[in-house]
Amino acid sequence: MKDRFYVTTPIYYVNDVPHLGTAYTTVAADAFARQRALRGMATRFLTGTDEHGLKIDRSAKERGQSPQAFVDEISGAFRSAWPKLRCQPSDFIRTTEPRHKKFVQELWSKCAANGDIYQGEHEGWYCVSCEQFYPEKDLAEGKTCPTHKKPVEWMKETGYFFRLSKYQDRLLALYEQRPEFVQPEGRRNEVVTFVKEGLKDLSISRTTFQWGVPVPGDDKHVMYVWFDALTNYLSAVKDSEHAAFWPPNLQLVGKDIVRFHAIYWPAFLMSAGYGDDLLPRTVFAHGFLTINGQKMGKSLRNTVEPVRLAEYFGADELRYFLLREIALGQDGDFSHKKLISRIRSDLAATLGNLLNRTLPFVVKHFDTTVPSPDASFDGEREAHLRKRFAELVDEAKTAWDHFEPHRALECAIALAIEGNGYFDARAPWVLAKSPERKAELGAVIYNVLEVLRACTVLLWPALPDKCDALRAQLGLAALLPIAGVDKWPSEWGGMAPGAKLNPGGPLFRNITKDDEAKILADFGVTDGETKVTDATTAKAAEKPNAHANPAATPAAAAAPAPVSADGVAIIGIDDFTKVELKLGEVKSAERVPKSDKLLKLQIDIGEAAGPRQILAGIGLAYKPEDLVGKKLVIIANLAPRKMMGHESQGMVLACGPSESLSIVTIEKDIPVGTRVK
RNA sequence: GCCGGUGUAGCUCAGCUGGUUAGAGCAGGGGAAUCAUAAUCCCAAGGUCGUUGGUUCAAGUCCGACCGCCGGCACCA
Repeated sequence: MKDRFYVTTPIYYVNDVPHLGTAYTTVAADAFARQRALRGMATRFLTGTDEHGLKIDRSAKERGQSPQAFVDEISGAFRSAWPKLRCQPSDFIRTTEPRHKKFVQELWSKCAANGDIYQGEHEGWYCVSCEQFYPEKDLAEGKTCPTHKKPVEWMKETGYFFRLSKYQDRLLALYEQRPEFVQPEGRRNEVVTFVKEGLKDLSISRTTFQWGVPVPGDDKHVMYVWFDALTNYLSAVKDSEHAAFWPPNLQLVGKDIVRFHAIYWPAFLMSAGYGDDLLPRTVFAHGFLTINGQKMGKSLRNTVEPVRLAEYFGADELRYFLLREIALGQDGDFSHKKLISRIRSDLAATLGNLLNRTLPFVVKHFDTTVPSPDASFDGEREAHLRKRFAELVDEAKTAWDHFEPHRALECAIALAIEGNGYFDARAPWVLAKSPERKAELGAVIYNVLEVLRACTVLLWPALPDKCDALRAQLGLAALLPIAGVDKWPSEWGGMAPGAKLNPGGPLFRNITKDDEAKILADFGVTDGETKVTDATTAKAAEKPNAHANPAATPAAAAAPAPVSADGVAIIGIDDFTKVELKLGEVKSAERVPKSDKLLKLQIDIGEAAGPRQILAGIGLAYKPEDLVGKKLVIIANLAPRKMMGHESQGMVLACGPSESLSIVTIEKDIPVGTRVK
């Protein structure tokens, strides 16, 4: 197992084209695959597309296409995008492929055979037009569908449920025994907390649409997205000649979908009979990207369309930036300025220049061949260089092992900086003036070439083409990982004296200040800020991973247990009179800190004890100062309740969507404290 | 409100199990060099290590409280 490495990205939901967020995940996965391959591991890198669900079905219809034609097109856009970023997945799986569907059904049957799938009733608010259930909080004004504005109905539907609750203890044991299972640590803690709070069974089928994998033996139902989608990691290898790659060593996911990968996914596998040693090794959650400091809304995404960036700046340059600038697992910011700065200082000035200043000596004094090393010229400088070489090569390796590409790449550039320092200290241009010192010159140049050689390996996971181009100039073959052969530089002295070099042009474009201004203008960036006309709409958090089906947000996917909820029951007058509604007047109002909606109101309802403190979630529609003096209707006999640390002694009546709701008031002047009935 | 994280030079961040003058990169300042895409190298400067108590011979590093920011959960009756 140690010699194999299987890395996955989420499969991307085809309701959107590839953007920088998906590119980030894919590039990172590709870099890990390349790095492990260089170390001699047999590697497998899987990505693909998630193609089922109501939303796809509907999008296809809107475009007058069959769902299959629609997903073929978008999936193709993903498949063709990755090579443009020099990503080389070893497989690309689509959930609409027979190999996948067959496998999901098998997995389902195994879970069912183990008694973990049962039929139950799923009920909730249902929009006939959408053919979809909505959680209560997503409903628009007056219990209507958020898209159609038509009244929703309380519906019951028979569906299948997965006995997630059964796996709570086993999951907790897994997190306990294998702390590396969810990373970074912060995410792990969140997962553990979530599971400890109790797991509800999961609704895993739908009859409201057909575009999905049919439930075995009951094809009125299709599987709900997460059961279908998560299984891709398994179906891509299990029944193939690559079965030995199971389980995945690294599953890269965005932080928004950790829960599905760290809780539901292992539970499905456990249910299907997979032992702990056959569960994924590590689910690693990376952070989100902002664009020039702003959340990645759709309009912002367009300005950083990854293929365009790659074509403009170079795929390798973009990859390097994403991996070097941002700590995997932390949120990061993409900005054109920072990208340019990285290219300029790390790549062109440090690495490119080291090559560029070395080659003329090789050409002029050594007939464009590698000069001979000569230990007799070794001094303090050389000792230092060797020491740093060994340290940095080792640190870089460790960093990759710890899922820290940014540190690994920092080490690689640090080695190039050491090379430049050594170059200056030994001043080959001075040595070159004395013909009798030619052997010493050769020894110095050899050492520099050796540093460059090591750099091409250390940087290859991020910069495959550039490193191969650099190697070509050094007269070295392009790197070709071979299983069982560790090519990570461990030994000093890989350059062969006498070998021919092939000096070429500069590897990296030098971006001057003038160029920079022009580039920023091309991309519509001013003062480091992308122009956004609709910055407020961009506020809606966009997720870098398209995997999360909007219809499968945590609230929806963690469906209510199949027990009855409150429907719209008929009540008698006596039930109504239990509710004491009173007219009140707002005496003062203030926002509750850290809450968007909650206002703390002091409301006079004619009680001798003075005004009541009541909290109301109306802060989006009303400013506190506008409420003072207003009369409104409250429920006076509601049990007091604490919200966000403040006690509420009643409830304010209001209706409408939260941004524009209206409080319930009266139209004649009636004294406060009067009962409303 | 509960839980977790975090707050270190202008910016982005390192600082492991507490121990000499708190580090790096970038930006800015000075200098050297001139092999190289005006790229490189060196030097100096720059920090009350969020605030405040405490433990200790010794704390950025441990403990308490508070403040700020971020995240998860809950809540929005």
